[in-house]
Amino acid sequence: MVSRVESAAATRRALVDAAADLLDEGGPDAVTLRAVGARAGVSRGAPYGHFPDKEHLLAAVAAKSWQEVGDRLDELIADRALPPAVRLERSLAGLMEVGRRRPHAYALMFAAPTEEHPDAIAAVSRTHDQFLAIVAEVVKGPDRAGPLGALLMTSLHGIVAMENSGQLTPEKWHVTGDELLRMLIARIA
Amino acid sequence: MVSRVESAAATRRALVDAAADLLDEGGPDAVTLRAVGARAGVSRGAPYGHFPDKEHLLAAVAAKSWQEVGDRLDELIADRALPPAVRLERSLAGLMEVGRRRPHAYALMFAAPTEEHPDAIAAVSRTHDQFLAIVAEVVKGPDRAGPLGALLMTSLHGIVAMENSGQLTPEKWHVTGDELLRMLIARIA
DNA sequence: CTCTTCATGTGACGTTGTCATACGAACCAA
DNA sequence: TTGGTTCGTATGACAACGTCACATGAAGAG
Repeated sequence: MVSRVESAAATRRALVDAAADLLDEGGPDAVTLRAVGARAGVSRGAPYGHFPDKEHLLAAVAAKSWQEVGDRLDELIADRALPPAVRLERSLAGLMEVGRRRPHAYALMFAAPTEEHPDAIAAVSRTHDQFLAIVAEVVKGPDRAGPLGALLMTSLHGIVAMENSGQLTPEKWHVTGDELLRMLIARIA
Repeated sequence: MVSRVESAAATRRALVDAAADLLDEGGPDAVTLRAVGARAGVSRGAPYGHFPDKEHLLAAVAAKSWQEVGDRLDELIADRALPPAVRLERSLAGLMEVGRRRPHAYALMFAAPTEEHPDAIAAVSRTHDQFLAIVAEVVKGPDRAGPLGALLMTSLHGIVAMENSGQLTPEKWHVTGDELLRMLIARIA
């Protein structure tokens, strides 16, 4: 019924899911290898059969999170009835929504892939390429898509990051993150 | 010569400096209470005479880093011969320079002040007020300074953050962080 | 000079990441 | 079926860490 490799793959998936859930629920400090193993139904040492160390497990969580974003972007791209400007707006809003719903996972996604984490790097690169394609449809010049896309992506990330860190308060700046996103699109795109 | 309170204040300063140095040199993992105490010339338990826990020590490091940025902004503001636009440009470039020269400290400055860290919150608030004052001199409408300043600050932070995380590569986006900063000023301010 | 205060030093405890080792079930060859 | 191999998993152990309880010793007050 379940072969050995299937069981191992399922365990690996369960470990990544458990780590992601613990991260969402309790923040980075809650992601303990012992807790991850317990939630995945295995022991504390089991992760070492799938990941060299904790950092690689977290990289797998980041890769999974990026893949989910990429899948949503794929849906946006596949919907040919959508005007390019709407696609761009929804792609930005979608990423912002992830930053608000899963702030810890979002921070992990934008953290530095310090060592060699091919899966995470590939997932990030794919999503960036998708976003660049969406931007390229709005601004007709392909050579302008790169810089404009970078400005949009970095600015959006700054808005979400400062919002999540509590440094973007409406009392101080007289503006909300949503309004900043609208300003960004109006002035940049 | 050295009273007891002076010695205690010096020790506290030495602890914060040691933590900042260790953070700059070896990243967050290098900031151990034992290592901080050793570099400050005291034992591993000494920090608990000045800070309730490690988080408060790191908050003091963040506060000190923000104060240094604020002092540089004060110099910019005091130089009345500087055109407002140049002041704004230099304030943004100065913060970007900190993000590049001290990436770990920069990340700590923009991390969430999770609990009550009055010193850190005050230092952040002061710097934001200074930046808002600089922006207000460029855009004459005081009610526009808030949103515009927020857009500039968040976007700059996004550029620096993605640059430091290695996700803003010129190969992918066909643009550098410096060019993005110039685009930002040209299109926003 | 005595007593108090308080920063500091030290031992100890629980937790964590990680490694070495042992176990056991799934696979393969006969 | 039978025997041996592979490999994911479980467990014991260790060093390092944050933190606490307690001891120490010198500075300041009377």
